[in-house]
Amino acid sequence: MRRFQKSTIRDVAERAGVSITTVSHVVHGKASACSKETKKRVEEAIQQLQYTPNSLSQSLHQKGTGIIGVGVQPPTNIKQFGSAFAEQVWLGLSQAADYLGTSLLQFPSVIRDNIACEPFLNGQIDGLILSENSDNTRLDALERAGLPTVTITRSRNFPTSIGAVFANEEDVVRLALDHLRSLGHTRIAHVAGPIEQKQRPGEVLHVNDIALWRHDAFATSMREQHASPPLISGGLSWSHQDDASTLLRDWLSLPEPPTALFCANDQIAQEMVVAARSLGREVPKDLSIVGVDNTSLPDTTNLSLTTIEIPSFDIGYESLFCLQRLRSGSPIEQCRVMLPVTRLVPGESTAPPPSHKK
Amino acid sequence: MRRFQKSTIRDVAERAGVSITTVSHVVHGKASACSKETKKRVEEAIQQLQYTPNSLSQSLHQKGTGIIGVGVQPPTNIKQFGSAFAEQVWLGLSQAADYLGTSLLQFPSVIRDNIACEPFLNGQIDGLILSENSDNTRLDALERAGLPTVTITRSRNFPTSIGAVFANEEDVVRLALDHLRSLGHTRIAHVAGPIEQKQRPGEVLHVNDIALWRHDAFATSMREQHASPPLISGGLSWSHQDDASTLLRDWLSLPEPPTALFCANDQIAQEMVVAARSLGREVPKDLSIVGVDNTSLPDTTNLSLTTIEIPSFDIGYESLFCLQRLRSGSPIEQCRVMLPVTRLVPGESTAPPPSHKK
DNA sequence: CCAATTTACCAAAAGCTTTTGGTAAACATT
DNA sequence: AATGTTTACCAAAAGCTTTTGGTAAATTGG
Repeated sequence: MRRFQKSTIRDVAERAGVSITTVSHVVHGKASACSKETKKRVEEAIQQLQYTPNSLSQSLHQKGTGIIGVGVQPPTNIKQFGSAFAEQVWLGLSQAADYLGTSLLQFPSVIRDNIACEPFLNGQIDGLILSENSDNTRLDALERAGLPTVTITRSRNFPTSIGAVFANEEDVVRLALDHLRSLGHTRIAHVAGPIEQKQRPGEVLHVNDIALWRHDAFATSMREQHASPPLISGGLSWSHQDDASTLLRDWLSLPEPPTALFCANDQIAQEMVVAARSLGREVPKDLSIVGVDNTSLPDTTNLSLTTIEIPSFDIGYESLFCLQRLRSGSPIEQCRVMLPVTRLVPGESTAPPPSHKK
Repeated sequence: MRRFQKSTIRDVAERAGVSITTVSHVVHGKASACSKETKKRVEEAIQQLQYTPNSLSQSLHQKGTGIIGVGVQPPTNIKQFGSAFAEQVWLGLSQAADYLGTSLLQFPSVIRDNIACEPFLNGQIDGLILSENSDNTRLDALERAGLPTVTITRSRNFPTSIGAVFANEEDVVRLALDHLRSLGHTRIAHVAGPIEQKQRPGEVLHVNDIALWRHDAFATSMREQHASPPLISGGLSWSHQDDASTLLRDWLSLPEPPTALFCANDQIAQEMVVAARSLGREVPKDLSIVGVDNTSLPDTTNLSLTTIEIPSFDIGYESLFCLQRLRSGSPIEQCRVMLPVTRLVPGESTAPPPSHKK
């Protein structure tokens, strides 16, 4: 198949018998310096040659491509089932992009994972939206590179000129604990995400800001309630099967075992359900379990989870506006958006504690 | 905020005291003509200035950006609930892109809808994947523009040098009819999508190739079975509430009314469920209904639909490989992929016909 | 020691556009 | 008629890179 040779502005100029400048003027409607006569000739030539300006050249000249890079981890490793979080974020982003008339560029993971080290991006994009799993080293590099960046890291710490959109994790904890307490639970444990720098061989484990924030909020809340035992919490890796039942066995053999678990995400929650069953406990009769995310995970437990819904769509949607503000030079505080979390999705995994007499 | 001035290859050259050419050589590892001494100096300068080549310029020169444009209609108008089809396609695309190391560019609808008329795209993208709702005029224009294009129009007719990935609609019809017949149905009606050029004021209605194909396959199958009444079929708009009950009332008042409906998509199917109920019929007791798409639509009917699952993930996945072949000049037949449809998702909307005695 | 080759590097063109700073002619003003 | 102002257009620079076709010096071979 013969590769079609695009016609350039020069071809048009030649055909119309005018200069390149004039063609450019006609194309961009700078009619000021152009007779009707000439204009018509140029337009005809454009028509005949099917000329359209090369946008690469245009962007090169006028700085800015109208494209925003998106480094949100797409759900690539599971076939039919992606992360509902990423999907909702993407939906929000799409909608905002549609509204603002920007294009969205999604990188393959090869590039995404090196995004700071070697920004191919250079010039290609006007800004970047990056998801949670980008560590601060990377963000620092991006800041130095001068690329306006907004993270949706759902976290609190980031370099000074980087924007951020995240959920209020105190809301999350409050919703979960209020729900459990209103059912009558007092001994509530928290299964956290990776909050310690513990590392198994061959596995890199980041301390996760959100995990830490949730953990802290949980600890504070439990202290305020003078709950006894004050708090239990295990720094479980963000998801790792075999830990679950070991941890749970230890907890359940305590003199005053917890009657409810607040888990850092739905996946951990599901694992705990499995673990509880393997230890002969019934959920929710013997043990109530709350997750976070409202990820519609493939259901391995046959039990709908009580969970806290993170406003992932809104995070995606807001982040683009946030980036817009950042690019237009708004003060950085206006580029940090904390979204309230308001929705607890009731499920079948929570009930009053076993000892609770009505 | 001071806009950071990117350093250029010229800056590096100056700093290292060499020519631009040499810097370019070092950057691209053409070590042939370069002493270790110089190389080190250049590398230091690059390091100090945080230089990275401007990819716009690079692409301008070497033709090809490694970016594929995606004109799949994203689910923009419904907040939390997009079209599951588009989402799955997007997932498939993402995964293929990841595998191939290409980036994906998603346009806002302003651009997407004019994509052929005025291809901004010129140079910006190496190829295009376009979803169903692009008419042939547009495809013709793209073909003329020489942009390698693959449609996932799920259809049969397209310009000669355009690739396509689509589902086998005969499979779809066969699955649906086999299911209904095995339940005992013989009088089956088909509620088609827009197969006639009928148009209400203010509404543009395209004749839809898929709708037509399904319709034809249905007609053929019914004729083969010598079904009486031979076939009934209404050219309903691809989704329009008020038509549904009018149509159904007409059909049910026939001397031999249909006992099952095969609907062109899940949305139509849902409307038919509503219509049936409003006419005092129970689904599936009095009337069985089959949809197509396995769209997880917001459930307005409180009834899980029996439906045919279109392999939307695979359509997305395959389309990128298809485009790859198209770009590398493979014969066009190899850029036309028809995917088999194998999965009927059982639901609560089908049952044996009322007259059927066991 | 001279010629031939290799090495190390560079200037300039090519790639396509937009913008700046013009010129030459036509027209208006006094 | 001389000066000023538009009008209609253009050449060249700028934007950043890669590649081509060199040159000058260093090295090798006879």
